[in-house]
Amino acid sequence: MRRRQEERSQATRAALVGHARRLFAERGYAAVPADEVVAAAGVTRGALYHHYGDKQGLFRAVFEEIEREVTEQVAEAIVGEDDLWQVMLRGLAAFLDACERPEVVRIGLTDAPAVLGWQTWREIEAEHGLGLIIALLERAINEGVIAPQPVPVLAQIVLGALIEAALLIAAAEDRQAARAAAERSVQTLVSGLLVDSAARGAEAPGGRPTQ
Amino acid sequence: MRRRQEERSQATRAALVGHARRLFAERGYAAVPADEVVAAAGVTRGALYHHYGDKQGLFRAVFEEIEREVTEQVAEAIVGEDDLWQVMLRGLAAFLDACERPEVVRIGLTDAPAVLGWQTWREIEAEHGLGLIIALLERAINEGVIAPQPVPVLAQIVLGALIEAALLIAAAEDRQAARAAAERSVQTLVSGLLVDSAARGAEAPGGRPTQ
DNA sequence: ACAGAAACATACATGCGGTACGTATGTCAA
DNA sequence: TTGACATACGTACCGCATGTATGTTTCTGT
Repeated sequence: MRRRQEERSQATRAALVGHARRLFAERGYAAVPADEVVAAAGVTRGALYHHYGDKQGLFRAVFEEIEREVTEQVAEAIVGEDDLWQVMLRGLAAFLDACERPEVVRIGLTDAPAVLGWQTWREIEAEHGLGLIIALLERAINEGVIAPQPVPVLAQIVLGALIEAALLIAAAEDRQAARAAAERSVQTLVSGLLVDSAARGAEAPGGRPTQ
Repeated sequence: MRRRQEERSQATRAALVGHARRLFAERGYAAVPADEVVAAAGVTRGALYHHYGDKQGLFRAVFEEIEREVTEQVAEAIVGEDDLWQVMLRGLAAFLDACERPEVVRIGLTDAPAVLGWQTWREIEAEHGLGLIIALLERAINEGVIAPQPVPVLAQIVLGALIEAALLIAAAEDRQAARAAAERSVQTLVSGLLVDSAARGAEAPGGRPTQ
């Protein structure tokens, strides 16, 4: 029974990931020396390279943690809702809520694709946020709400729109206004996918922009 | 009249940007030492830091050159076309064509936001591709083709979708198939913005997906 | 022709990432 | 319990890359 050593490792990893997350979010991956992370975590470089192989490995762990959190936040927001359009509205809002945290924007949206490479980023994303969107779209097609089409492709493109919306909001001077406008724009865009957008608009009063 | 010196500088800058462009495209900004760029360009670090201040400055120059090329390519493809929906279709196709070149994908779409920071990236983008999209959408609103709404926000989100589509194509095994599917998805998404999508679909036979 | 500036080249300082190696502690089997 | 081994680090060092400071040469205006 190896219990104490396991806990020790976990504690070290948690400290490394936690402080790395904060520092990467504040100044970006490239601008934070590994020395600073390990110093903040109260360990040395040895611990980092033992657990994560290299600096990029640590970043990946941080990214995956953030991905899990965001996806869970979105999943919680849509659970129990039957109406697909409402699910989409709530999911969108929850995602933009999650992206209010600067760490999510800087680490998850800005740095991750460049640091890990787009391919790797996409693979990880497919198991979290992208996977959620794919599931949603497939369900929508099955219910006949949107027209049949290659789901993974559409999902990726929609994710791109979502990410850009979140980045736009994060960089805006007036976050409130930007959030309202961006959320509305995404709603407009996605509502165009519905086979009978007008009907949906009636079902969800105020939910779908009609102006 | 300073003519010879001007030409000399221009030649040096062209060599630096040219080789940097190739190397950055092949292995990414972070993985290419400045030494390698200046060696390929047949100069020394002195020339680089004289003209561009730092390595990031050189990258910025490369990025702006690529942006100009892509935007010009798209602009050429849509000039002379009156029908707005056709303009969008052609612009989309031209953009995806431009993104077939790996340098555009790696430098312009993957590295640039992380290297320059999203804010700076966005400012540069606003004077090129994003600016083009904004102009298009404003014209569309003026003509009553799409509903009035905050254009810069919508443009940015659409750009995000376009970029993700291009990245998806670039990373796909079967580029042909991915290109067809992605282009179609973006068409579907954007066509949802039109106030009377059905009418547009009739005007442009085969152009707008109706399945 | 000469003063100054621009366009580089060279040398150096600094800092960061990765690796090799040492060490202490935990783990399991006999 | 004890010896063999694995795990989890700490330490020291190397190579490399960036940026800067300082020369040196080539132009350019007067």
